[in-house]
Formats: sequence, C-alpha cells, structure tokens
Amino acid sequence: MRADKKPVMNEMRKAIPASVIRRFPKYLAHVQAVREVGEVWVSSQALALALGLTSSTVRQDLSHLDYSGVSKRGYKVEELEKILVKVLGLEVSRNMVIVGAGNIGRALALHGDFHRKGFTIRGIFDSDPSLQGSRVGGLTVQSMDALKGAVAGEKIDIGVIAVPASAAQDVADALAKAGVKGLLNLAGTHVRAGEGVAVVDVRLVASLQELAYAIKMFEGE
Amino acid sequence: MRADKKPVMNEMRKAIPASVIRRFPKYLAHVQAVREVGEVWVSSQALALALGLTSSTVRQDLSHLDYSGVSKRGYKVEELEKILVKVLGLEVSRNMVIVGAGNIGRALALHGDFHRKGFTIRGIFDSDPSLQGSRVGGLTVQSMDALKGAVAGEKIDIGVIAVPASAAQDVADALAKAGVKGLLNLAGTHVRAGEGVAVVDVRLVASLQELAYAIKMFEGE
DNA sequence: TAGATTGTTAATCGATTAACAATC
DNA sequence: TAGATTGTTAATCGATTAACAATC
Repeated sequence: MRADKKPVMNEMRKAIPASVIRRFPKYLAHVQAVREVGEVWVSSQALALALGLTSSTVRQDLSHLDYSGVSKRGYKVEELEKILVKVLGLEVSRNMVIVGAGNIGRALALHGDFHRKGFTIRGIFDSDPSLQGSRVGGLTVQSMDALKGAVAGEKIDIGVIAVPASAAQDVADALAKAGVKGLLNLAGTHVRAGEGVAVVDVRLVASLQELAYAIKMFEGE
Repeated sequence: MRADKKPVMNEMRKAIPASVIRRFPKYLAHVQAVREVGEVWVSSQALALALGLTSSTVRQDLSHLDYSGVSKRGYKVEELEKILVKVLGLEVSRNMVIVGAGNIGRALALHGDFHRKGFTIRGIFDSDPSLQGSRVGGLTVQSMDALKGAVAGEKIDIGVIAVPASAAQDVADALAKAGVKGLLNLAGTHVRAGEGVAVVDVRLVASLQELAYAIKMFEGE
C-alpha cells in the first residue's frame, strides 16, 4: 500500500539523466567556441561531428532543454549557450577552496581558466607546516585549522581534494563538515560523502591507465 | 552475403566492455591501498562498499578477469592486483610528453605520482618562445619543432594536451603525426584523432560544471 | 515550393541488478 | 558441518540509435 502519486504534477519537469548532464559541458564549450567565431546557427549534425556523437543523441539530449531548435536551420548558438548556462546553474559564480598545496593543488590555484569560467579559488590549505604561510598566486597556504572558518565566512561551495590518496577521505570529511556542497576529487581513490554533498572525480592516473589499456590493445597484446 | 565467422575461435576472449575497463583503475587503487595495510583477502562486498558500487557489479566486473575468487573468502588481494596490472597493460612503463608549459602543464610535469605509477614524462613543449628554454623540474621547455624528433627518438607513447581549447586540435594533430598512440586531453574541447590513436579526456572545468548543477539541485533550483 | 532539419516515438543495444546453485 | 561468498544466468533498467511525420 503506497502513497499515491501527486494527482497534479504542476511544473514538475522530469529530471535530466546524469548521462545527459555530463555531456552538457561539452556542448557548452563547443557552442561558446563557435559563437566566438561568429556562427549563428548550429545543427545537430554539426554538433555531433564536432563532439563525436550521433545527431540522434544530440537531438535527444537537447530535447531536455527548455528551448527548441528550428526546422531546416538547427539551433541558435546564442540561445543554446544561454539555456545550457542556465540549466547547469552557471549564472552564479561559485567559490572554491583547495586542500593540498603540492604541485597539483598549486597549479589549480594558479590556473586562470577556472576563474574565467566562474569558479573562483578563495583559499588553499595544507596540513604540512612547512608549506603553511607560503604564497600561491594571491593566496597564502593556511593550516587545516583555518578551513572551517574560511568555508563558513566566504560562502565556499566547492572543495578541491588535491592530496595523496591516503589522506583523501579525511580531507573529504573535513570539507563536508566545514559545509561545502561539492567535492572535486583529484586523489586516485574513491571518497564517500554524506547526503547533500556531491562528489565528482577527476581521473588523472586512471585516465593514463585507460590509455595504457588502449595502447596495449593497438599493439595487439 | 557476409563472410562466415571464423569456425573456431581459438583463444579468442571476448572484449571487455569499456564501462568495465574504466572501473578497473579504481579497483586497482583500492586493492593496492588494502595490500599496503596488510589485508590478504577482499570480498566483492568490501570492494563494493569502498568504491560505491554493488557487490553484483563487482563480481560481474571481476569475472572478466583471468582469475577466480574463492568461495567464502573473496579475492586474494595480491592476485587481484597482479591480474589488474596485467589486463590494463601496466607492467610496461610508458613515456609521455606534455604539450603546453602553462600552470597545468608544468604541474603535471612536476607531479611525482605519474612516474611512480609507471608513466614517465620525457619532455615538455610550448609554442610560446618566451617559455622555451625555461626549466621545469629536470626538463627544459622545447619548441614545437622539436616534438617530432623527441617522440620518435625516445619511444613516446602518450601525449598530454595542456593548451588552451583553441589550440587543442592542432596539438592533437601534431602529436598524432609525431607518432604517439594515446592522447590525454586536458583542454576543455573534444579532439578528434585518427584510427590507432586513443583519446581520453580529463574533465577539469566540465567536472566543476557538473558540480555546479548538483549544487543547484540541492539548493532546490 | 522542395529539401533539410527538428522533436519524438519505437526499436535496439548494453549495463546493472537480482537471484541462486555451486562450493569451500 | 553450516554459512558465507563466488560465478553466472536471467530480469530489469537505462541509454543510444533509427525512423519518420511535422515543419519552416
């Protein structure tokens, strides 16, 4: 005996599948590139070719958006960009902190692209006292004790895990406890996070291992 | 009228699905971690819990390997590690070059983890003359003209694309022409490569945008 | 107009999950 | 031995592709 479904689903749009959401950033990057080159229209064919998909997949994906293309012409580049930005929630810019001031952590802190795309790094932290106090771009490496206050005080949404695998789960826990809502995990291990904290893995070594497999296959075992 | 299938498929093992191959690095990382901690056996349950999978998925995945677990005990950590290393083709170490000596390129060049995992960076290249000649760890930034010779001379298997999106396809073409068999793409755009060249994307900005979506959803639109 | 391209439905394909006999 | 865990088959679920009427 289950509870009935809501009799009227007012304004209830069905969720967009994760597989589709993961492709949206690719569409967005392409659409921004062609806009800068002055294109006004882009077809599902052209998108498919540029992104290594089928036009059928493209049309299916874009049908989840609150925007329709035009027969015979395709999608208006400017409109498509606008709606993708909106769906992904990119009109608001997000603040991040990085935990781990090794090579990777420091590089990410210096990487201008993130800021340009609306993700601003507000702090960098490391448990190693010998790194604390050193400068990384405009930031100073702080101790882990300072994490909680910074996240609360500066409205930090995203924590970046740039520490060795052995420390990754502890850092994830500390970031979640400090109140971030998303974790970007560059450590090679899986980290668990509670309800209300999203985790996305950046597969650095894993991607190289994937390549190693592909290369081995090419070589014919 | 098609050609008949080979009547006898001697030693023909069916290909392992890409979805499974992408999970193998995660299994491997975990198995190495628990080995270092002294564990001898690991069950599909334990693996599932640690990696955020179901035990059913774990058993399906591992059934593609040329190794069987043991009823009541699970999988032998040491054996599982060995077979995963073998399947992924990680007994041979691979040489890489990095194209792009910006923050990300330099950080990857300095990142010791890759070497430790069997991926050694043999050169770093940039088209910007003001960067050429500068030192990055033990390497000197070289011009793009030097790329072809280096790849041929040093048996380079993998090229890392660490340039802005606008240059990514050109760099991919240059690397493929120079003879690499795999591309690790850190630029935000899709790159195409011919037959015999594998491409794996590292989703840096895309992952942040995925997080932005998840965070927007938590916040309730 | 004629032709090209969308949005959508249906078909196919593949991946995940459930279930359970075999087994140590 | 009894109980726990594997390997595998079958069922389910979801994602991709094909096809085509609607349309500008």
